[in-house]
Parts: sequence; C-alpha cells; structure tokens
Amino acid sequence: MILSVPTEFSFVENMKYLSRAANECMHQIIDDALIKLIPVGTESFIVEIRQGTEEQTLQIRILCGSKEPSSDDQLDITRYVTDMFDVNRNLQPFYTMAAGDPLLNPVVTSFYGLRTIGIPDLFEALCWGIIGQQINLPFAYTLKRRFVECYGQSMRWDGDTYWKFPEPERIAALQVADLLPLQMTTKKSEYLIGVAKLMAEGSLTKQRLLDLQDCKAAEKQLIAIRGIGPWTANYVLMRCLRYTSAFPIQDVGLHNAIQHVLGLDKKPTIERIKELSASWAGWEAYATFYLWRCLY
DNA sequence: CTCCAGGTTGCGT
DNA sequence: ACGCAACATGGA
Repeated sequence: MILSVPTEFSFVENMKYLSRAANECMHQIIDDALIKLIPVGTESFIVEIRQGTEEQTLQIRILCGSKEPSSDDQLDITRYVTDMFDVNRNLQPFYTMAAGDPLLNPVVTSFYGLRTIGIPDLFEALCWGIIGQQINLPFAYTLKRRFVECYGQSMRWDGDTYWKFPEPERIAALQVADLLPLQMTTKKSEYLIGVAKLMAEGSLTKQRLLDLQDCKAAEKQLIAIRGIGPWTANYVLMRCLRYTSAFPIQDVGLHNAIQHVLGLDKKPTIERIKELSASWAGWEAYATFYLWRCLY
C-alpha cells in the first residue's frame, strides 16, 4: 500500500525518533525501514513501513501474518500507520506559532517534519507511562522488554522476533509477586495489574475516552485511576489519544530540554514554564515532543 | 558513596 | 490546597 503524507512530514526525522532506543522491544529498524507487529482485531501482521519511491509517500508492506490479510485488514493497517505517524495532522498552524517562539523556533527548524509518534494501544501507552515513572529511560526500556517478553506473544520473521504487547486479561490475572522478579517495584506492579483489571473488565476503554472529545475530561478520568497522575495522564493523552493540547508539564525531560535550549544555569520552575508556554495553547504536546527530541 | 531518573501516593499541616 | 517523606533501583 502507498500512503501520501503532507509536505510537513519527514520520514527521516520520524525514523530518527524511532531509532532513539537500542533496547526498544516493540519494533525493529532494518535497512531504513520500520518493521513492527501490528494487531488487527484478533490477528497480527508484521508490517514494513519505508519511504516511498514517490516524494511524500510511505510504502506499507505486509511481510507476514497470522492469516492472509483481507482488504479490510489492509485498511486497518493503513489506519494504524496513519494514526501512529499522526499523518493527518495539519502542522502549519503549529509551525506558524513556533516560528515566533524563542524556545520552539530552534527545535522546529532542526526537526522539521517530526510528528508525535503514537502508541495506538491504550494498555501499552498506560503501561509504558507507569513503567517509566521515576526511573531512567534505559532501565525503563529494560523493564518493558522483560514485561513484554514474559507476558506478550511473538511472531518470527526473517530471523527476528516481533512482539505483541501483553493483553490486559493476561496481566489482570497476575499477582504482584509475579512481576517483582522482573524488577518492577511493588507499586508499579500494583498499578499495572490495577489498570489491566479496569481494561479487562471493560470499564476503561480507548473508545470511551475518545468519545469524551475533551482533553481535560479525559485527563480527569485517567487521573482517577490509581497509579496514573498528571504526568502519566498527559503522556497517554498525547501519545495514545492524540490530543495536541496534552501537556506533561511536570516532565523532568521537558525541564532539562528547556534549560538546554535557553542555556539556563538551572531548571526552570513550573511557573516559569507556564509563562514560556502561554503561546503554545492547543499545541503543547507537539511543543513538548519537539523539545524532548533535542535531548538525544 | 551520592545524586538523579519521562512520578504517584498518602498523610500531615 | 500545599508540602513532603516514602517508594526502590539502575546508571553516571
């Protein structure tokens, strides 16, 4: 399949983001292409996404699957890729705003065409947020890998293993003691199992959060969940529910990035960040994602 | 050894 | 509403 992308879309910049962690277990990058297991309903397909031969296109190729892909499966895979790369977002208003912003101007210039890469699966987005709380990123990737390789399912293709993120039902059935050997803390284990139970029983669904059509309302529902605070809620609102106004303002990486770009001798306060971000209204998630990008 | 890391909870003012 | 210890462990 061929997918057209806007002029404000850089496959190279998006791939640089996806290449940031050597220990990432949810995809591989081989020969300038992204290769990833994509779940469609109860089936799974290993899909290759690469730069198309025509300008401003992506080429999507199904490498193998749990069955022969139907035309509906192909459509769902295209939808997944479109969501993941935020292809349908019009970034012109963001770039217009950023051009006059001393903090954003340098990063949008350096990383022009970068999209907020999504985590379409709500359970994965929530777990990744919880796993990443208050630990360094390399260790977070290690924990995620252990979790996925212990409780997820995999498909092999061309000598490599591709993982499907664990199902909430599987995690909901665990005890805290099951996760401690992975070096999850007791609290992380409780949070992961708790969220899994909410999703397994159907009281927490991506569709229900999307139906709210209101970032603040969705944030309120997420924060009500034990283990989900303001940072994790906004991280999920940004990476999964795709609200461009989501803003994990407490994020220490964001603080470091702002300090770095402005050359401050110490980290900015939350109050200072509120001042600096006043003109970002509606685009806080993109501003954050671009600022994060300058950290690696 | 110390300090920090993509925070959150729960309890105390 | 706001402050703060506790949580726990890898990496620099």
